[in-house]
Amino acid sequence: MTKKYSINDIANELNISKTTVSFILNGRAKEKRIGEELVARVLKLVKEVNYRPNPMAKGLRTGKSNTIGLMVEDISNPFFANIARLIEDRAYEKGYRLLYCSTDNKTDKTRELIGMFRDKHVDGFIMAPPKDIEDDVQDIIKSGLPVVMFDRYLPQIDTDYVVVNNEFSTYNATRHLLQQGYKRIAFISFTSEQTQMVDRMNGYKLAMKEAKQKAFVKEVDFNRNENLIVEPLNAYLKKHQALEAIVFGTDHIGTCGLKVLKDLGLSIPNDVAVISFDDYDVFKLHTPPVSAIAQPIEAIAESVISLLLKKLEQKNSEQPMQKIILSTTLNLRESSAQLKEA
Amino acid sequence: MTKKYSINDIANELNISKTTVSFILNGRAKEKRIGEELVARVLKLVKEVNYRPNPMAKGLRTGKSNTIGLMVEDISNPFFANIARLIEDRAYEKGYRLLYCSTDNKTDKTRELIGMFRDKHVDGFIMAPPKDIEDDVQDIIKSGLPVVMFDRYLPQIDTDYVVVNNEFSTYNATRHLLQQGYKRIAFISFTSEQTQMVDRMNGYKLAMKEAKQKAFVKEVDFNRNENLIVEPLNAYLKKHQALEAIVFGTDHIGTCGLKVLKDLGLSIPNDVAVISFDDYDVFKLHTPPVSAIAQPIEAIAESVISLLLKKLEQKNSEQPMQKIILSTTLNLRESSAQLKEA
DNA sequence: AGCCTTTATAAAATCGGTTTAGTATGACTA
DNA sequence: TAGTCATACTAAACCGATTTTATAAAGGCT
Repeated sequence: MTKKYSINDIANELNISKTTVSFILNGRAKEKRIGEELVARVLKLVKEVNYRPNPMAKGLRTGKSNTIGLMVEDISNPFFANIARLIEDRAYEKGYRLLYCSTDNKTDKTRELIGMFRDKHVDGFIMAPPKDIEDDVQDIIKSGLPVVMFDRYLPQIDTDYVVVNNEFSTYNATRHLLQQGYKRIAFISFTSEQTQMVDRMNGYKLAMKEAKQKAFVKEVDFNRNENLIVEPLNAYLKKHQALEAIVFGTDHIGTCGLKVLKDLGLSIPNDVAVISFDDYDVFKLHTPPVSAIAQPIEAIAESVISLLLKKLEQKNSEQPMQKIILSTTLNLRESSAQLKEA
Repeated sequence: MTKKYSINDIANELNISKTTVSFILNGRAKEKRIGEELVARVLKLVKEVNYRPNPMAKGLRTGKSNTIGLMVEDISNPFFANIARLIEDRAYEKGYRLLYCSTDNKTDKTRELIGMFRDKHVDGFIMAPPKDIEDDVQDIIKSGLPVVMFDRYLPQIDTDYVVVNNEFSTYNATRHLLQQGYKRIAFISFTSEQTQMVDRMNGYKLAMKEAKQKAFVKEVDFNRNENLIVEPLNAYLKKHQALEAIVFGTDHIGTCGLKVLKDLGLSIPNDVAVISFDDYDVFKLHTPPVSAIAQPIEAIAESVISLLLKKLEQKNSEQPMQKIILSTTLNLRESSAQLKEA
């Protein structure tokens, strides 16, 4: 472990100017008409001593950090964790590092985090934005930094985003339940004004309206403490014993819901049928297996990072914003099987 | 959104030197005997224009980045995602950002990532190290950067780490199964030479040896493609139909195992009892609920970040390395209920 | 009065790069 | 033969902070 080489060390060792070294290392040798022989000598030494430019010095001069800020709602949520992982892989390939953080969907926290990321001079943002953050995002965009949103978007902001067809997804799931013979169907979700949540609720309502059925909507406030989710759910389900089916708005509330159903001794789908948004192991392995609306996680991550990289790589050329809407898959399992006539 | 202020702007606006501003902002006003009135004026302007020092310039000069490198095996794994989240919260509180990455347990990839982190001048490392990375870690430590490991450690390296009592945990779980009347108990895990995995296997073997029972060990190579885990498991279980119980070495192999058992139509615990390492929703919600060895995730994260922050904050004073071993909890559920005599 | 301190602040060097503006040399042109 | 141009580099400025070194002014002492 010899001490670190700087560009000056390289230049001195070869008795040339650091300017030349810099040009060579930045692929501007041709443009600057630097002799091939010299280029070779520099490259050789650089490799030999494993010289790596100091990113801070570079960043200070160029204003670029080769870092992407990834703001998710909660990195411990499997949906976000999986997306983060896929984005990470692609970003690393392209030489970008990820600075990440969990916003908890809190506007103030997000605002502060945006400030920190800007301080750190991230080159671009990927975010699942909380509400009321429009102005801050607008500022970022105005200052020339690309922003790609996912999972949800801000209708008042014109930017790139990648979401799924939430409304159709719950519409479709609800219709499926209706076709299976269920009538008293509830939609249970977290309280939220965000696009993805509003859309999911609307899809449900649309299907119920079409079928001329009364809508049963229950919204629960999100909380890190699971008990504060389970309890109101429990109370609600006890009070509405006549419910025949439930559509859950997210994997998390779905998981909590399953716990409650288990506690209440309700059998699925005989007592109550279930479909949840998001699909993962808990639902597949559940007895009976739970029908779920699967988001195309790989495609979402791929689209998000592609959009951002495109913006980063051709910063000058005015590229139009893109809004990408991907389709979900309704994975039907036993939990939404045909209603047995009483 | 006015343009960014630099320390020079502040200095010029007040007609003072930027040196003075720097001293004031770094709390060295007293030491440098700077007048209280001037301090107040500087602070006022700083607050007014919301001046924030450029971390790159600061980092370039000081060599510190206020960034912690977090290297986990796979951020999409719930165990690591949860720990990452808890660490993140505490690090942010203290003004540190997190640069993170997934190593996939690959030595080469990890080596490269360490290089990237060092380039970025992270102030410290938190890692779940893969095998054969001893030399690289030793280099980090020699260069004066603190390293805290968790989940596993490298016996040849003297550093801080936080792990759980793996050996006792599986020993205890296996003994429980033995006490419940099971005899032909298998230990199924991922192929690994890492301490945590070796210890888990040893705990199982110890219990079986004590009970004078033959050990059944099956190791599967890890793969991101789940099918490549499920298939060999399936084959193994078909071949060893006489098994009465299984201890799974990790949540992931446990989850895959449950899928296989389901596919094979084996009922739990009648056909085969199950206990898995790690505890999370899949196991709690499973029918029947699956017994699991729960790791104290909060305590692990808390210990890890505390150790690191302590090292970061008192870098000069030689602090001894600390090895922290936390206890797991064996959550007994139906899946390991008393063996019914045939 | 002259010299030494102390006080309060500022100038300049530095970190390690990138970028702008030159410069020395030889070939070619008028 | 002097001027222009291309070639192959380099010196110096710059990014925005921290840190070392310097200095003007005031006070104390003999």
